[in-house]
Amino acid sequence: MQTKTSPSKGEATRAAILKEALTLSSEIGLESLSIASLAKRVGMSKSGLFAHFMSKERLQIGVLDACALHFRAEVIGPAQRQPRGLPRLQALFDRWLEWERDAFPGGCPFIGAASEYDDRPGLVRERVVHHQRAWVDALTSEASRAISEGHLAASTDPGQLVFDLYSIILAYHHFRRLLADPLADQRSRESYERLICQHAPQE
Amino acid sequence: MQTKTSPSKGEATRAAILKEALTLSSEIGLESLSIASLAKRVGMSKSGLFAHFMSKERLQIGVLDACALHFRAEVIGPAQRQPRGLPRLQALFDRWLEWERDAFPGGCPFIGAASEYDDRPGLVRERVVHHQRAWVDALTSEASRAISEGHLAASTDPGQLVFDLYSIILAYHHFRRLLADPLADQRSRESYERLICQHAPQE
DNA sequence: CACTAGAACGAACGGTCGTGCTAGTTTCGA
DNA sequence: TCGAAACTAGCACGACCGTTCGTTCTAGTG
Repeated sequence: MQTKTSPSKGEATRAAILKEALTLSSEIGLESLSIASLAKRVGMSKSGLFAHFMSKERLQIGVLDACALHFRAEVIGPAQRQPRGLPRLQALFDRWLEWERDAFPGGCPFIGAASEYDDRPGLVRERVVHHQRAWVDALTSEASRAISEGHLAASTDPGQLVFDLYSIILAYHHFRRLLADPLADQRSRESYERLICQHAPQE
Repeated sequence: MQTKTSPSKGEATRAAILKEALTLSSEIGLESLSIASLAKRVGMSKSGLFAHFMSKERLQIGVLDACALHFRAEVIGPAQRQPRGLPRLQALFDRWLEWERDAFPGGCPFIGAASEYDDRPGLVRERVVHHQRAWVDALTSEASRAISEGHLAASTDPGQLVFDLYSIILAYHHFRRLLADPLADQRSRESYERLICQHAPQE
């Protein structure tokens, strides 16, 4: 007998494939991810691996979805334990920065995919956009909550705040991964601190 | 007769190739840039084009150098006409943002290359890093000048300021190109305004 | 025991990649 | 104007790509 909690062998290997694919694509990008090299890493044949996805495009989409799932578990989930408003927003940002630093050897696959697919129409791009929008929306609604709770100034534009938060993460990625700047971490946190201070409610 | 101002035919076609390569690589990335497709766009044969560079790696480096040259002409050069310090720093940022928006159909190739090569060792990566560092250094020295001139508060950390400026550009790229956010432009400018205000010298 | 379905395999397809080699044409200084 | 150098095309190569196909192995069912 097989239940949803004890997945079939097929689902198990599919999960193993995706795990390796996440690592690999974080380093070389979703587009450069080749089925042959991935199969070698997983220790199975090209065709055996291929049968789990039926097309490269669907493999790429599978990677994105797995990444989003992982992101929810590592970033969004833990932050839910904080009270709504600024504390939760702060937890989301902290976890996000940690995620960017530790989750994958090549940095978050979504950031790579974002610039890889910003001019490449297709299902993969649409999936990237979908997940990114969901994340932006989640941040925005939490920022709005922080404002309505009075944790942040009423004059704060939540969309603008999310733009600024996002920009810190992107710069962190850029300075740390490309330029190997050892100060990237503290620079990001300082930017964050000043950003929040700036929107503190006037007493 | 041929002088440096009237380049030989070879240099002319090389320039034409690089121009097309810049456009193409801004859309699909430096790594996906293929010699065959580029040759077709330029209207010459694969091998004829290949002879100008002798390797794909050198073609990619040529593209990066051409891009940097163009950047200097479009961004750095015009800003030199502003007085040193904050006015010039402001001009650099303005031009930079315009560059990011208008210079290429797929956005600045350097931003794409940055995430494409952050985990791909080799000469191309080194060249990307070299140009990026030069640009960061240029911004930093201008920020320092703005501080020593008294245009910005003495407490300002120029490295931190450049980190923050860079983050705005990256977020602009992300929100505009991937998410097609029509507000990206004004969001960027607002972030910039607030950043500078924050570092205004106390009178 | 025979039968079935899922999973993985190896070989091969057509195509594209970057890269050499060779032969022909064009360019340009002497 | 002539000859050398620079330039370009054509062709072929080995490697790798995503994909398809038929086969084999395994586990579970009646």
